[in-house]
Amino acid sequence: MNIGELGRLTGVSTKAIRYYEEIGVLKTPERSPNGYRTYGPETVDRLRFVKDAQLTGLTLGEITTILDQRGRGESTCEHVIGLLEHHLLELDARIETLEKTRSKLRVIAKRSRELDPSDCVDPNRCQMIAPLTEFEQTDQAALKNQPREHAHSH
Amino acid sequence: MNIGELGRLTGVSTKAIRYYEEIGVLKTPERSPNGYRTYGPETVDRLRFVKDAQLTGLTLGEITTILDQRGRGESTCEHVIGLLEHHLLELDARIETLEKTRSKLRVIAKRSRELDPSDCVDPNRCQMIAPLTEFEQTDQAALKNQPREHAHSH
DNA sequence: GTACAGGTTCTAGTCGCTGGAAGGTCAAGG
DNA sequence: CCTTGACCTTCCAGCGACTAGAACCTGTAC
Repeated sequence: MNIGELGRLTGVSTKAIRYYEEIGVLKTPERSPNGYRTYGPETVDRLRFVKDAQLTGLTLGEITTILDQRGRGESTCEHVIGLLEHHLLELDARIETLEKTRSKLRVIAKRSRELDPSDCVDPNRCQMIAPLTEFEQTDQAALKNQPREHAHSH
Repeated sequence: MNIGELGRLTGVSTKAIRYYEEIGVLKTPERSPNGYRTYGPETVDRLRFVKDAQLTGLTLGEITTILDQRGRGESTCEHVIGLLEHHLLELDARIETLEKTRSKLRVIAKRSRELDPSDCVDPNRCQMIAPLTEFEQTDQAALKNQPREHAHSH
């Protein structure tokens, strides 16, 4: 199977597949005489697993550690349970801060529709966007400690 | 005022300040004879505004467009209202998908504690991480269209 | 031949920074 | 005068998970 078919079967772009190879998520595949990558059907499983694991919040680095351990025939169960629980905690924290941000943003958006544009004069700020004094102090440390979310947007 | 003091007053690192200058969020400052950047007090306002705007979910690019328009004396109100409402919609969508992910992850984590490690044999996957057949089909398009979240962690 | 769909490699960009190297500047203290 | 230390300068690399594009090769159909 060539890279294109593998991509079609798994829903992963060929660019991404080559990238996974580069960072060690996928092993370097055989090449046919013309230099094309050729994959066996087990790679479909592996790639699908990578996708599943990503959807549960694991990073490609973590996924690689799991796959490497399994490849060496070691048990990964404790390791994986640890990762999952860690991600659950992170997810909880993240949702909470996002919800806080949302309620602040709602107040700001509402207030902004009531402001008079002619009051907006400072060239270094916009009156709509200002800290909410009616809200408790923004916990910046919490807001800033959010784990990264990457954009796979098209 | 030098860059260090500006950073202390605003809580923004000197690295970040230089980066903001590079990408046009801050204008190129005056330099004292020794080459140090020197800032007037209005820059404190501007930087604080940048922070506030970031906390409402605006990107540095969007913040720059606001500041540029204001600098040209134009009204930014409609523009900003549009940005804010757009971010509110995004935030809603994001929280929703994160909550879905969380419930799935919870089920997976729970299930993983009941599995027998000796059943885990495939070198290309880990039995704990698998699509949840008991859940509705994962909406990958929705999950993949999440905007980026960056980590400024400590 | 020539179009077209595959494949290959490489570089660069995304976002919002952080870290580090390698050095210049300035004031205080020995 | 020299050193220490805090500050400042520049530039380069890296994070994560890719995507976009250039420039080129391969294979099949017409």
